[in-house]
Amino acid sequence: MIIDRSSPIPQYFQLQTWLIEQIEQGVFKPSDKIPTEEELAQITGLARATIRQAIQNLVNLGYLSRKRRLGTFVLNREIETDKRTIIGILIPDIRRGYAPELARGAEDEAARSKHSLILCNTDDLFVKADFHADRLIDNNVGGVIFVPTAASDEKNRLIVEKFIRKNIPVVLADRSIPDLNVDLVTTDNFDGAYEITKYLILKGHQRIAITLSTLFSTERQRLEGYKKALTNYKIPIDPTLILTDNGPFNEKQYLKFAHTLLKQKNNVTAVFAGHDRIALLFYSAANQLGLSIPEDISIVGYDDLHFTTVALTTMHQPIYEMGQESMRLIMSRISGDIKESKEIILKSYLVERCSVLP
Amino acid sequence: MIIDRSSPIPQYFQLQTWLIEQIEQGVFKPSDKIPTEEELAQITGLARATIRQAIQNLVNLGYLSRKRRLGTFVLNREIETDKRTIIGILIPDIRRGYAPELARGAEDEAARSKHSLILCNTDDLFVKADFHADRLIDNNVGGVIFVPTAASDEKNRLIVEKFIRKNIPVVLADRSIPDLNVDLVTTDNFDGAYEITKYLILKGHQRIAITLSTLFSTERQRLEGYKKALTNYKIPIDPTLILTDNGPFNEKQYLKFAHTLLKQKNNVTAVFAGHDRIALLFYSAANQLGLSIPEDISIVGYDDLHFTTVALTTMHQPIYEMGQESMRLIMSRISGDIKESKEIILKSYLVERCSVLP
DNA sequence: TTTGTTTAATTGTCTATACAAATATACAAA
DNA sequence: TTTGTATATTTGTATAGACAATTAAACAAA
Repeated sequence: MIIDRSSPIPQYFQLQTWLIEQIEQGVFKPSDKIPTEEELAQITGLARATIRQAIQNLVNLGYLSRKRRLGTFVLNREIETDKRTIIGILIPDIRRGYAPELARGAEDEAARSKHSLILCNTDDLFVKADFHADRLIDNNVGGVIFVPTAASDEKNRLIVEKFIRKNIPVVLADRSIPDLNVDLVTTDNFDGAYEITKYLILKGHQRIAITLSTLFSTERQRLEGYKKALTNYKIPIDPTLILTDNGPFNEKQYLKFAHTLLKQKNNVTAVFAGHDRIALLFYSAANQLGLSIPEDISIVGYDDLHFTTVALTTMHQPIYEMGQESMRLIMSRISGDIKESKEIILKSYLVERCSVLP
Repeated sequence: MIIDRSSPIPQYFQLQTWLIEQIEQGVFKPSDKIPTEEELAQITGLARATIRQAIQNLVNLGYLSRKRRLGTFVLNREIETDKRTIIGILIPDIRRGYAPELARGAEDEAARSKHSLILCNTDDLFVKADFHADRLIDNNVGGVIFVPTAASDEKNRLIVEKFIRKNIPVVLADRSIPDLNVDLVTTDNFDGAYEITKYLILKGHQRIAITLSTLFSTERQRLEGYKKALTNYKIPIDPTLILTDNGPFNEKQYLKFAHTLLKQKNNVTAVFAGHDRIALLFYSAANQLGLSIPEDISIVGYDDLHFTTVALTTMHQPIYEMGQESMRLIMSRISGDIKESKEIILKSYLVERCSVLP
């Protein structure tokens, strides 16, 4: 029985629902002709006008198309997926650190296939990321590249889930979020940190300080790499040489660390700065204290932001490529080419300049 | 007579057209109640079912809304303009110079009113700008912020006209294009250059070199400001102290200029670098030649990109604000608040650091 | 004062019927 | 072969009338 006449649901609506069901279950396939109004009137026992009302609604909704003399036909329902050519990118701040490089890599790759990139600055704050997430969803983006914020893992997970609920694929860039089955593009921070620490050790340094934030997965991995290298080379890990902050990057905090380290020295001959922007602060601090790098102290960074005024030895991260790979991944996910979640780990390499003395 | 019964145009359609006319001419205003179906049947002489057909179509088209017992009401027809919330920004390279700051200002301002920003890198090339322009038009952007490329004025004009033809408002940021009646947000480069040159003169410098590109309107204006200051202070303009390039920014070229200037000195005591990135190259060059700034030579820049490693005296350009103002301007143009084209000239100010000695 | 009931106005749903318009198809005429 | 004509089929437009559902507003009861 197609129509329940005792139901309070309008009969034209019941018919409409039934027709949609038939279409979605493939009983009526795209370009099939459905029964004529007269036939449907016979089948359902409704008046032709009622049949027409149901059918007209489905025409308005894009399910059907009618042709005089010929009948009513099922349309291809693939109008939904047409304009999803916009990708969102959620980065901390387009002015700072590696964000410009990452954005450029992503944008170049997007442009190659005529996709567009919407820029969102989170300032590493959950609230801003959340705000932008809603905006991107409103804009009907096809996918999102997300650099997790400095908020808790739970909160970052919330952001990701917001997209996933709307069927918008997400790729995490640089930083990971535990227990989340989602694509990730990053570099091998453990390995990179191991290598650069090893480099300092082989240059003869024994008292190597490190300063970074424990807030981000990337920097935590670097700390582990540092420890592993020391252990492997049988150098005791001295907790007083590990200066960690547990907040987002804060110039004042690290400048203080730098001053502390450079003043009381404590036999430290080299510093592993958690990333280049920290390293740069060591140059400022050294400058203020009348010390010079590398003569008075050696320093290495991480990232390889191209500073033209200082010759920092650092671990080059392929940030541009990270942007590219993230975009490629998001696009193959949009096109449905891949199903399982994927991790792309890019290789970093050491760039030897003039901030380390034996 | 509302309905012409002899016309081949369906009567429900005639009624529909008439109703739309009444609404658009303001006879029925938003939230007004239109006559009831029964009344319309009386007025037009049509059957109620025919009236209903016309009205139902207008409901589907978003002109009307119906409430049982209450009647049928005119809706606000502002649904068309709601989706044009995406703005494009065409900048040279998000990784370089003031681009990140400009993009951030624009993005923050866009986010305030829930607009989104699509990022496009032109690398100062016409072809890339043109490619992105087509893409932005495809994406149905509501407006565009455009930093003209290093191509000819004609070519930049072509880009702008491409948007204008599609009724997409354009705001030029930073650089202007002659003979084009379009919004512009920039800073007073002539005035800024005059001020910073005056500053050098008042510090006692007489032999002041300048090096910049003549390709961009901004830098040309700076050159004029420089000349004007010299003239006003009765210092002869020495063409050998004016090193200009007529191409886009090219590190090698300017590094060569820097070397030339620093080596043969020629009594030059101060250099006005066309912008901060050029100034930075002077630091590199000085470093390589074993000279120090400001002891051996004074230098000033233009832009105030915040370099943490050098203490450059420079002219601060309100780039962030330029991004903000550009976005505000584009939004008021989208909403149709303003008609005539508008120029917003922001003020720069001198930031005195330690790169100039008396 | 609050809550429930009635009433009247208006849109919502539905039936039955008729003729108009478009057009694929077959067939006839030039 | 081409062109015109008739025919059948199906959707498109239109009418008249009936009853259902919703709800603002007035009124009644607790």
